[in-house]
Amino acid sequence: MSKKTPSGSTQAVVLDLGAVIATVADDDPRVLLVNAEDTDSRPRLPSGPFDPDSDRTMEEGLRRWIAEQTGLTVGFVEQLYTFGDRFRDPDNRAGGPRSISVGYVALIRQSAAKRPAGSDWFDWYRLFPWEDWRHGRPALLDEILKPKIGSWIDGAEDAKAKRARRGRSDIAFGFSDVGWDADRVLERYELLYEAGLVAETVTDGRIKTGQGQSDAHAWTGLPLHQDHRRILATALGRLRGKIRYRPVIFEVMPIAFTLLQLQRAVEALAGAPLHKQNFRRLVAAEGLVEPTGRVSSETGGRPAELFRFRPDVVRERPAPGVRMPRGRRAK
Amino acid sequence: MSKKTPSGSTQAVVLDLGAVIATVADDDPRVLLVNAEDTDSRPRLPSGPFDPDSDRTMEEGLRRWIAEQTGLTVGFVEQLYTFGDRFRDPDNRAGGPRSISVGYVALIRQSAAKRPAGSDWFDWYRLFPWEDWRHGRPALLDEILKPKIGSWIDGAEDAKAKRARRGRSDIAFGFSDVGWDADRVLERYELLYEAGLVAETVTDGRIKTGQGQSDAHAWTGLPLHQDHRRILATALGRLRGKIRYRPVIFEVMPIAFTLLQLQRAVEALAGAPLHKQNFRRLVAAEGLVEPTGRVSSETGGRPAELFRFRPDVVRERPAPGVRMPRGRRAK
DNA sequence: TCCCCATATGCTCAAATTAAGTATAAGTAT
DNA sequence: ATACTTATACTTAATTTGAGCATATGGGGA
Repeated sequence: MSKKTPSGSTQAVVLDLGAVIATVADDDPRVLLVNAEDTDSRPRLPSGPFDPDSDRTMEEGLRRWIAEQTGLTVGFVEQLYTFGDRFRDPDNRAGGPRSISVGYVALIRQSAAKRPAGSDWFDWYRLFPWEDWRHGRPALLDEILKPKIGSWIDGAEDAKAKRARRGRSDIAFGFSDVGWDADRVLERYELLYEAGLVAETVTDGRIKTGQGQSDAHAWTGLPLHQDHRRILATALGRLRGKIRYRPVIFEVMPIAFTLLQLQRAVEALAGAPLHKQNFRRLVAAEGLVEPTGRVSSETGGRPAELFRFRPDVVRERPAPGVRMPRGRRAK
Repeated sequence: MSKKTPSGSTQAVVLDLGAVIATVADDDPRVLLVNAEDTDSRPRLPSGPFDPDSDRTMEEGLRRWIAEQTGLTVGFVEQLYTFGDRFRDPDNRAGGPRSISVGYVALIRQSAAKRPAGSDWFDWYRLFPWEDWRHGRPALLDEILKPKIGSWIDGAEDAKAKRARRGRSDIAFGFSDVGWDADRVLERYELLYEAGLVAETVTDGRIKTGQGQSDAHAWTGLPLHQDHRRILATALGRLRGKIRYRPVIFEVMPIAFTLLQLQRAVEALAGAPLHKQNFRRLVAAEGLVEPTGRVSSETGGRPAELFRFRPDVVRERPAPGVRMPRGRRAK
């Protein structure tokens, strides 16, 4: 075995820090994207350099360039994943330095989420329409994706490969007896990518040429630059998992909020409807919130009490978060 | 906002792939460490270069060098975290290229886990003695760590800082009403590090000079090279979380095993004892295993039936894994 | 003013899950 | 044979969950 960490000759890698900056606004999940420069290009995730000379840690560097580039001050920040596949940048097919991106998720309150010049807050589900089950199972799934995935399965080399593909899609999309697992966002995106069902596939050369997929993003969502949609899928899956056992949802809430607002925010990220009375019982029982004493009459009906996050909860419960039924109502 | 991904001038970064290669042997969790070269140095995690020219993906590169360096073929591999703090390499204090390490966890079955030359399989809990609750709450916690953490709390600047420290240690170690949360391995290690209670702290210059801490690893575990113990803490926390909802435990099991062996393996990673009858009911109910028909008489008592993993479970349940009480018996 | 509507909030109840026993079976060692 | 070890089946009470019903409290219009 090698004795020293291979400190190697300088490698041909370029490292940057990518950010999925997310919030919830008007009961919908939003993500900050840098607008396409022209009609041929696509929106992209904001990203910035990592400067080893001035940034003590990568997270510090990330916060620095987010502030510089967008003027935003983000709260919660968590490292997501480091993306380094060769073809993540389709232009960089042969030679050239490998582009490595350390991806982060950052959360910000709607009130602090101004719109930086050149960027926009996009509805997350415009990028992943099949992930939004808040109003029931998306029609898109059965009407379009399921048959297309079916063809992909049938297109496999042999019976074994076919079985493997079927297994994968059953798991990812819950087509057989498994229910829908909201957390498997990445698996679903990856399957669609491999099956040539997302617009990116064309660019990336997996599909030769126009198969009449120009309407692709009508059903597979808005295509993004490079592998940025994959990064977003990773982020959404991670967030969905995380709200269940850490109180991260409050990072996107205003300081005072009604329980229904809180529920809508959770539903927005989770992509699933929740039972109102039980939700209320749950956050009360977990001790996640405390009343402020004030009420909000903006709803039309009976005024709702305003609550605030109760930070002490993390000192009382091992894994405080918004418990949710996992893929139960799914079918 | 910048229009192009800052493809920047070549940065002074060196990237390598680090691996936490783990297994369970003799009912204890093990991790592969490269032996110290001399008495002054410390064991280290194996790591290898990332070669953008030959490795299509980082995971591929990882598997390649693991095979080359150790002769091992690992099964399950998952990216953990990318470590890039300035002082992760204490020798690299000023200038010089920043050392960035993309950390992975890899699991391997005991049967495949030969001992590579120059390396050894270490008991994970030699490195984190306070994490092993299989035989009850570790005495070390109350006898040594709690008072020392207490002094650290008292040593805070002002009342506010003191409260913050107390809050953190309550959460991490479950000192107040919160129970022990087995998953918070990293938080605990980080607190001990900041409190100057692990041997690494001395080297890293946070503590001026010998405070009679030469016996440190009697109570804080075997110190490792650079920030490798932090990487291990990250890995252990991640694995503990993961076994609960993905069947990763079977990656370290032999093909056929008894239910008690399986339970011991889970306990080894989880660091907590489990109720035998319930464990058995649970794996049966989840459909995680199926009988092989054979029995094992190696236990001394009644021969146990041999089971094998039932891969179909992932097609049937949304999140198949070994459910466990979370910090319930903790106190 | 009073009724209707909308939302908020409190409460009930059955089903499912969980934690923790007790009892029994089937081997090995002495 | 007897003691001892481990395996496995079954019971029970407590807790958690999913879902619905009932009541409260505001605004707006007849």
